[in-house]
Amino acid sequence: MKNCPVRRLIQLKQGYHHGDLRNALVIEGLKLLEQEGHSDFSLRDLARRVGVSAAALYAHFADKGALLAAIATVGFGQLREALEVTIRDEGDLMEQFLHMGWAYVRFGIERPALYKLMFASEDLPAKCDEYPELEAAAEAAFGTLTGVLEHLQRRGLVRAGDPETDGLSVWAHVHGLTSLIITGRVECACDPAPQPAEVVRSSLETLLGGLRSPARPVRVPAAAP
Amino acid sequence: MKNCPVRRLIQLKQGYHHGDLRNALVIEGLKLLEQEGHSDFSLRDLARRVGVSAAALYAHFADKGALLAAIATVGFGQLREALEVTIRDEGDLMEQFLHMGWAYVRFGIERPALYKLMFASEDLPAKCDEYPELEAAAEAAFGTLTGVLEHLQRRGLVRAGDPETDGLSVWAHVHGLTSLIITGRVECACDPAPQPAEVVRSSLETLLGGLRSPARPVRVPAAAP
DNA sequence: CACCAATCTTTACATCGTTAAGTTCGGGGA
DNA sequence: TCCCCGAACTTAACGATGTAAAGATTGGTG
Repeated sequence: MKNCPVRRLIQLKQGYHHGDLRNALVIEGLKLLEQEGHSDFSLRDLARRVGVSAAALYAHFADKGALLAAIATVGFGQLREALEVTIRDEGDLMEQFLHMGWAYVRFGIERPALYKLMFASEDLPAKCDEYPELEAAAEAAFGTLTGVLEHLQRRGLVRAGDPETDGLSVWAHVHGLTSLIITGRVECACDPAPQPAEVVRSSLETLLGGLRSPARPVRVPAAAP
Repeated sequence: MKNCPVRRLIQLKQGYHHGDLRNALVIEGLKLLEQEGHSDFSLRDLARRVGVSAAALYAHFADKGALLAAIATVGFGQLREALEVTIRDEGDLMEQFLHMGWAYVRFGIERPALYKLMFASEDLPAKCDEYPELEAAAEAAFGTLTGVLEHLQRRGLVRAGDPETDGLSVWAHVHGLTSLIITGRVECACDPAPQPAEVVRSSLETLLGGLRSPARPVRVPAAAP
């Protein structure tokens, strides 16, 4: 009778065992992150909200980093969903591409603390190896982006190139726009006016122009000392 | 005889007054940041290195955020220098553009903790207003990027468009590449092999292709609810 | 020469992440 | 059915952190 869904829904505090603490921590952590921001996110505060002692997390997560990694993992999942929603079977494919790009940026604008966390791994070698689920979720979101790109390639709407390489260009571009906007380097993000949509669309159309033109041979610049 | 450069060079501890604590904190802070990373950067450790009590900083900085903002400000200055170094009077202009882009990404690869700090402002409205020097330094670095772009425009090597708009595309692109690489989302950054140079060059050439093609009219997608 | 304001120190406080040891519970084996 | 073992949780404590308050020390100005 463990992990009973009924008990999980009712969520009545029955003294000791919570029943589904791990999920509760992640879900409440998402809320707390959006409210308090990345730097003011504390385990004790989170535990207080869930109604549990601060040390209880350590039965489910190795440390704070593991909790944040789990939160970032569902963040990437939600990002992937936000991108997939824009996929249609009808209509202008190029327009769909622009809409997906705008959906990506909007995800960051609407949930800046979560987005920053997702791209704020402190020491990359540790995170890459320690949290394979994070890596998988991130690659899945990336795959949605490249998937649409491959679709455009098959229809001949953009040049035929390596989907990984050109997909990286797309990802870097939308991620760069998002990051600049939510860190305040682009002023148009201060209010939710349609201005950022214009900026993003214009920038993505520029990138699309490059994806239309044929690829040129790549020469490596001399390695720096 | 205050702020005497000789005393500043000799740096002998004369009991109480340090002489040039503010600069010493920023300079040593840059080193500490690269060694320890962003999350392990502590004021007490920094004060220990400079040979001063932990509370001494508060005579020069309002809080930790102000210190980090000062560090990020010189970081943007050094980034601008790294970009300007690539400017030449002779040679292929497009090639120079690619070299500057690679210099940008290399800056982030070589000093990831500093670069992350520069683009990690926690709450944008506060930072934008509180630290005008930071804003100015960031815009100066951005201006170097757009300056080269304007040069390309005057020579007719790219389309004639709004330098601010197209400059943002360039900045977003190189920043996105840098960010993805140093957060471990692009695997090629694990070792300092010439691979990232190839990736970056290829991606920037794609963007250049878009900057060559004529701009299309911008239509704003319907605002989401 | 005396004083003032800036600079720096000591001390203290609340909070944080994390560990250690003890408590409570659920469920599988007898 | 009961018992008991391991997982899930608690309380208590530790060291470290950012920061405020109060006092000591200085260099330059009157």
